[in-house]
Amino acid sequence: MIKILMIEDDPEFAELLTEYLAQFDMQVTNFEDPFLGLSAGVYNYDLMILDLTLPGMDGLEVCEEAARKYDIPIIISSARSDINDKLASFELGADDYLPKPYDPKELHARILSLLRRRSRGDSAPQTPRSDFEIQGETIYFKGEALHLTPAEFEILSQLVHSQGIAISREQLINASTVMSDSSQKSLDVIISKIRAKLGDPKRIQAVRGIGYKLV
Amino acid sequence: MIKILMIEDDPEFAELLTEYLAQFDMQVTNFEDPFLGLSAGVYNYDLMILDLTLPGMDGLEVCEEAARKYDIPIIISSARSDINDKLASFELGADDYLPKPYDPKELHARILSLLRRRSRGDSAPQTPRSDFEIQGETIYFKGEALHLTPAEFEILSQLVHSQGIAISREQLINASTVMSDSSQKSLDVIISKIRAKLGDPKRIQAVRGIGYKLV
DNA sequence: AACCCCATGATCAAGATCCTCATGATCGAA
DNA sequence: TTCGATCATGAGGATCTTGATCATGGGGTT
Repeated sequence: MIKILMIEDDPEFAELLTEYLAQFDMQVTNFEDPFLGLSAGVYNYDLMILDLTLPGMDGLEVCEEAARKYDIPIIISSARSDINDKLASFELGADDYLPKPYDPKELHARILSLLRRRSRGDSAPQTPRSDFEIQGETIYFKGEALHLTPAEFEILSQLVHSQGIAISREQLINASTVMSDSSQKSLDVIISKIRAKLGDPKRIQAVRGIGYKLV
Repeated sequence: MIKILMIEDDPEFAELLTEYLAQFDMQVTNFEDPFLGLSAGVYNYDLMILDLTLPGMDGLEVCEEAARKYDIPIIISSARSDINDKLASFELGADDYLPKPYDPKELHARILSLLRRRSRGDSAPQTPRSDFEIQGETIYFKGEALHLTPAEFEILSQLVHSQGIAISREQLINASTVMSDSSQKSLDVIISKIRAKLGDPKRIQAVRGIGYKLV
């Protein structure tokens, strides 16, 4: 669940976005009053969506304060598309600027992009218990270290990180620094070797026409 | 000095941006051909500006590969303002999307915003662009001088100068004044020695059938 | 449903490439 | 000359690539 702090004085527009984003497991809390918004515990939110045209306080001041005190990612959502507003916003710490009107889909995409960039490598997203563990250069399976070649390590790493979902052959090979990009055949062999070392061939499943999946 | 890798097939537009950004201490290197751009050592750049309408290759593919393999911040700069292009770009790893035409000032502001965000929240310890430095006859690695033999120096020099790009065994040997042109075998040993002195064998990667690459 | 056919995946073996150690050859300096 | 540093060469082992061969799964036809 991603928690979003929105400061937007148009209730209808706020409601529209709230409902749209809700379907992506994003919970939006809107404040029409910027003062209330800033005193609502910014720490508790993952991201801020900020309108610039606000009653009582300039949105840019809100932006500056939120950026400085809380270092929260900020997306400006404004009817003003003037270049100076944009420049000032970025100057004061905004991460993105979306001139109204815009497609909610684009807002969603930009939110994901921003959070992805920010949380790269953050505490591992709640991994349900796995019998795989990666520590530095070695992978442990059921508590025992596996003796893997470089190529095997790179492939299995990716599978472990995306456990349960299929990864394309292309991606598996491209992300490898050891294997040559051209040969699709080698991957079959590497997979075969890993399966043998795991002792349980069924843990790595082929997904026909796509790639492989670790279960 | 911020180094920017640009892939843009309109030379005039590229030139315009290059000159504009130069005044902010940003050095832009443009490639009209996406293949050349991707093989030009993406490691060496801080950020990528990518046009979507390219000859020979879809810009989205470039985006995907660059994001996945190099994790470099990417700003899409495209004449296409279709929402689907935007969504696909963000999906594939882009960090921002700027529809042409736009004010270079806005591009500059967005670049700063992106780099600022990346240099803080991103867990990736902001790695200096290169931890190698060549001064006269000695090479420094992570600030410390390496004690290299003449042959080792010549080989490592070439690799440092083309960091991120593979260099053929042939070229490595031919450019050496110390090693005899006949023996391909010595190179293996020299490389082995350098790796040992670096302390991190993975910095010099063998590119099968080609040569070696420093990362 | 039963059947065939073809694309895809699995496995094996051979060849090529690469890594490292050990040893011999070469060159310059003390 | 003698010694030390460096480069060359070879061997052995590990790893990646490739082709051959067999197994599997899905689609289309009857």
